[in-house]
Amino acid sequence: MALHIYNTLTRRKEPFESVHPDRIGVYFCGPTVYGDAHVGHAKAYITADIVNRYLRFRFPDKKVTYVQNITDVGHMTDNDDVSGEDKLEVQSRKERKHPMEVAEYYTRRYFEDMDALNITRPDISPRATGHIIEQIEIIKELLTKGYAYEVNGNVYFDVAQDKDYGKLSGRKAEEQESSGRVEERSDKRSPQDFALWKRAEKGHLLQWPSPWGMGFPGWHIECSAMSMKYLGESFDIHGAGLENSFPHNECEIAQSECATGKKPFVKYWMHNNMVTTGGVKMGKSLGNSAYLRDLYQQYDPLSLRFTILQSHYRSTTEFTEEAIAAADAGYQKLLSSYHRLLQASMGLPVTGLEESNSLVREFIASMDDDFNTAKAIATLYDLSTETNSALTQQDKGRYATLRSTWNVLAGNILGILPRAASTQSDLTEKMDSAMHLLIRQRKAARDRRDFAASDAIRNELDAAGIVLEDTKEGTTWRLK
RNA sequence: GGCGCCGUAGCCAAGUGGUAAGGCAGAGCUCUGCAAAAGCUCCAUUCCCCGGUUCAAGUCCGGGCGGCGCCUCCA
Repeated sequence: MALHIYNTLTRRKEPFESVHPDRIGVYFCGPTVYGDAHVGHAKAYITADIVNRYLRFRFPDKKVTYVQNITDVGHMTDNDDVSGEDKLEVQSRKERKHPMEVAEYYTRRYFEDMDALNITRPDISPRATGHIIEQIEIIKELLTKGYAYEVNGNVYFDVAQDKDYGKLSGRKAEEQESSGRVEERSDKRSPQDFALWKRAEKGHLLQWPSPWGMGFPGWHIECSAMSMKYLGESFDIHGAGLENSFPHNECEIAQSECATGKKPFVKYWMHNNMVTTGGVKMGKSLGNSAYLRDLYQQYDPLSLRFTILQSHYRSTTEFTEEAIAAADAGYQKLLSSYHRLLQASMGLPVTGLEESNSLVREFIASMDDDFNTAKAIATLYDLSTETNSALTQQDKGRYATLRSTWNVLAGNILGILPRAASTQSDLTEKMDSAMHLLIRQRKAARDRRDFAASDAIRNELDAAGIVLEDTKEGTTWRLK
């Protein structure tokens, strides 16, 4: 069995073979930093995180480089032509800050929000504004090769020159309806052409000198410039939200392949589906989207991560209170099993992953099948059952292996184990001995049948967030 | 209008043509001073509907019905 990835380009699952023998390049379209991250960002970047974590696990000998851009030059609120406003500039006016200040502010908050979800940071987080030169170079190349034309300080990609245009989305330019809006005073030769460089109107805060005058880059060109700069002209995986496949990713392919003459620009295209509520897409423009920061007030971020992983990345995720609560209940059950094991196995040596174990094999087979996290999580419940029964039978010989299974599958690959708990810190050990003092006090009370006293200890600890549980082998404690 | 996706139990959800994973909720039992946890058992003769292909279809094909996404910024 080999890792298979569903490739949007071919609309099939294909076995993964890296472009280069010793390295893998992964790029996901990053956020435009003019507002806080919402649930949709969570699904997209958890998907990216799973891809990266799993590739690193599956191909330990290959260097995986993960690049995710930060879009800090605004795109238009309207269409990409004369009308419309730069989103970052709109926000900067609202907040009375320079656009770069706005970008910086939301970039930091973005990383905080992603950190909470236990998303490993990209190896490189290139800023669009830091790569204006690279973008201009590609545009110059496209002009030289006749794939682009300049009109009044604007440069457009000439879609008619690229026979491959449409290969990702299956769209043919002639069949597109002109979106209902009137193309007012367009300089374009054809409505399908898209902007590579735009002339800046006076007062536009973000603008740079170029061979075509003062201006700023078009929407799509940044991703081509930054991905190829760090991953090469032909790399392995490019991901994005489904809604970006057209026009954004389609245009990326066109401009990249025409500029370099190398095909394919990207070998595997991955697109994650949306988060819905009541069956309808959650989106910024629809006003039904939830900011992660607000959600964190109510839910454990890792529990949200778990909720998202319980559906496949190419399926929609139904995000309602009921769905989150149900997922959370199951998640807490897994965690409790893991925590009990951690306590019982304190001090035992770390062992490797037992790769022959049928459960481990099943987990890997699920992940190999286009990152089927929902199916993989099902095997975690088997692991939980196995762990619980080892614990009840005091089968200590199994503890170390079980613990490393949890750490690798649930921890390293799925990233759903709390960080603090995955290492046996000094603090935990000290707390453990303090807890045993209280547990002994309570046992003494119970032995003399003073239940008022014993219940008081349990209740007060419970109020402090510590749960005591009486089992056959004695009383155990865990954090709520 | 064009491109594409989906419809599986009360809810979330996986499903490679071979006889419906998993979780939540619900019911019962064991253990227990009580509680919690854990364990065991039960919980879709059926996968929106109708045809077809096949020894065999939730899975393939055709036609309906219903929902959704993209074609404007959006993860």
